[in-house]
Amino acid sequence: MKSAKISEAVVRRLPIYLQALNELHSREIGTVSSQELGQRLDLNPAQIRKDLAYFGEFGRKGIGYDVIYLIEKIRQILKVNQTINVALVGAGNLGLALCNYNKYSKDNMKITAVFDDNPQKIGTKINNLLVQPMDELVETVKQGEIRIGIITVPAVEAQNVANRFVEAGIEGLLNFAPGILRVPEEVRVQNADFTRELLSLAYYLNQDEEEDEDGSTLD
Amino acid sequence: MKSAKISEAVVRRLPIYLQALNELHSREIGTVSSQELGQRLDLNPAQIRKDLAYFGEFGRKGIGYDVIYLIEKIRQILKVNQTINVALVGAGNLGLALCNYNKYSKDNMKITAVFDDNPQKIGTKINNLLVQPMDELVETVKQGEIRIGIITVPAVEAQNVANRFVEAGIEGLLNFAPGILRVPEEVRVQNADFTRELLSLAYYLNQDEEEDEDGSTLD
DNA sequence: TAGATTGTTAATCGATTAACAATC
DNA sequence: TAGATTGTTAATCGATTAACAATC
Repeated sequence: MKSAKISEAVVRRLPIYLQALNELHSREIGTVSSQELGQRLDLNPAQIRKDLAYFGEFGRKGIGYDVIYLIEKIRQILKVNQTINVALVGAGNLGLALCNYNKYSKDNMKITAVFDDNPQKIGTKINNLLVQPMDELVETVKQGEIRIGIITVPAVEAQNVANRFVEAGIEGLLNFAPGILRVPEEVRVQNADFTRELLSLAYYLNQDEEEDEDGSTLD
Repeated sequence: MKSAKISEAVVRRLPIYLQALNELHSREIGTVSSQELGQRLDLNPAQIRKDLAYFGEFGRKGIGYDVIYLIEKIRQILKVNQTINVALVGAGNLGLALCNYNKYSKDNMKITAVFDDNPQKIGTKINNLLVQPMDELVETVKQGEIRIGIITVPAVEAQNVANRFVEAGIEGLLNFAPGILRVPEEVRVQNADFTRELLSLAYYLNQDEEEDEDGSTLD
């Protein structure tokens, strides 16, 4: 079992379910139906049930899903029930923000190493983590069982950093720099380039008052 | 024309095309075919042609697309050929990072106002921008013709900030806080919650060496 | 028992890709 | 003219949604 390939769309929804469930849990709600969850997330209940069913039977007919149990199951599926070590390259403002966030995170992904190529930054501390020079990346990643790399350097340096990570045997990369990263296909790259988000957001802005001969534009 | 509803998938790809074209332009490449572009972006050439064809006929048969012309056209489609004013709430590290990025951005989205509720931060300057108190948000957004809001506050405050923006008549929101934002449907919300990205990245990690009775796991 | 809700199959819908006439 | 490549239609593929038997 678990053999069928799970689509990316499904995987992208799992963290959303997890967030919603965590919130329900914090409000001491013990059980939730796919309908309630769907309402809250603007998703079709059938879709939620189907997504979950790819991984097992987690609900009870006539009742719904036990919140705590489902949280645990999704955490297993996403592999965040175990500790996952993460390295960050680029100790700028963005890097700092991520490190800080990390401190409060309730899941088990931990930034355990930070790198930068700026001599001014090397040796300084961010949340008890020493900023290390790039030279030490490969060694540290291997030794520290670091499986995910976060790239928060300027666009021109991103590919170089990615190459180092690949050399170190990284399994996944979260890339905040604009542009395409070229990596071997066994390395998963997730893009978090907010300029893209901002540009597509602009598309949905109301059309500016251009000379619009007749008023009947949209449906 | 331009009446057919464009799918979100298409809109999400336009910024990617734009990035690639900008890079081609910086390398002084004047013409590109859908095939070349597709290779570079790991996309099907037919898809690229079809995406562009929703908006007009931008290419030349037998030749390809003029890079400069296509950049201009996509910028028009995304409405980033005009200046778009943006407000940011949350002058933390993440907010700082975005303001800094803004400085170097080549497209016409400009952060023109920054807000925070921390008295320590109010009145300080970020890149020549005064950090304003939240009280002034509605007024400033209206007066300053600000159309997009960026939210970089902790999760618990995000909805409140969103409400203020809606009150001020914002058209789009880029939300970096985890969780779902409730807004009227005419306001577009784009999520940039990196915790989601990180969680889905974890899904694609190699399965840990769990007791795996028989070796034959994946196909 | 009656009502609720799951897991799952079948139907629908939409997005991607292939194919090709038009044409540079 | 021959080769390349667009714009677009038709075919394919995959994802979402509806429907319902099973069952709590």
